[in-house]
Amino acid sequence: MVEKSEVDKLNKADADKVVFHERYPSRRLLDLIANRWTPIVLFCLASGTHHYGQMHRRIPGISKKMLSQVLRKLEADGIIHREVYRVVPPKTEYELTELGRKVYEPVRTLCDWAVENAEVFEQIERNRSAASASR
Amino acid sequence: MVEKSEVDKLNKADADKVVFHERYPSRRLLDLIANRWTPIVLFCLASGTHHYGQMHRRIPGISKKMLSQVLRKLEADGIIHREVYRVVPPKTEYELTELGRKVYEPVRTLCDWAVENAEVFEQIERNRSAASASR
DNA sequence: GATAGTAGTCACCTTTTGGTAACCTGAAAG
DNA sequence: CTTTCAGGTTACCAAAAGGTGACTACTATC
Repeated sequence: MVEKSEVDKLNKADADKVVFHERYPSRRLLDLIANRWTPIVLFCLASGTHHYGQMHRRIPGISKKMLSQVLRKLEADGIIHREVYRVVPPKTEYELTELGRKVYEPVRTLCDWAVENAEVFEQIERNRSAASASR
Repeated sequence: MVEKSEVDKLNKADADKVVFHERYPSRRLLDLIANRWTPIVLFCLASGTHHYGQMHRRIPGISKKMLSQVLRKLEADGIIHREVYRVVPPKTEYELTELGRKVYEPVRTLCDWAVENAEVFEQIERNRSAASASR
């Protein structure tokens, strides 16, 4: 039996609030991490400090623009720290702050669940094909 | 001390794969649930079978179009079951399938984490204001 | 004959997100 | 004098996501 979650303990109206409303925690977390590159960047930095170019090479398919954009946003949120060394050629280091390591927790949990339950996605893919075939 | 996660146990190259690559579990999970309405719809149905109109009233701000769209997609994925009663006025019931209840797990986990760590978002908000003020 | 109720669809529009390619800095190496 | 390096920025574009309002069908009730 699965243990009762915090959210399930709430009454219906309160549960709706924390999940449905823009300003409540669940939506905020999703607004934060639910996009193409943020979880990947967090994951990358969770394994240690990186330079810009290192990340750009490690993350396949990311454009320089998106990498900058995501890094700047995370910096403004206080999730990563950016250290610029004024040398030539320039050097910049990025690392997770303490807050960043905190935010990384649910990302890692999500990844773990996905890896452990990979068969779920196989099933979904089969269902999807079956549905589109019978349309 | 936080226990070591499945993902962290992998070597760097394998870890990169499961997170960075389109076809690997973590990205698939995000592609599935990381959008404006899917987690909310799952959460709503997790509390029991609903009619279309019930959901439309319970979820503030959702348009009929988006509700239909999300429901149809989840149905095609085999995450929810749609039962139409050909009566007048029409009646349609939606409920999570077993696969759906499985997929709801990480959503609930995410919500739980967010509720338990609400102060993280307060901190982020403060950082963000401070950053935009000093620009 | 008008109105209400449920469960939608359709055409159209706006916003958000993401991608491409060119350009910049400044010193050093060929 | 041109190229190289790191670490970006900028202008421009395309696609996806999401929202709006009108409209449908069918029956029952006012």
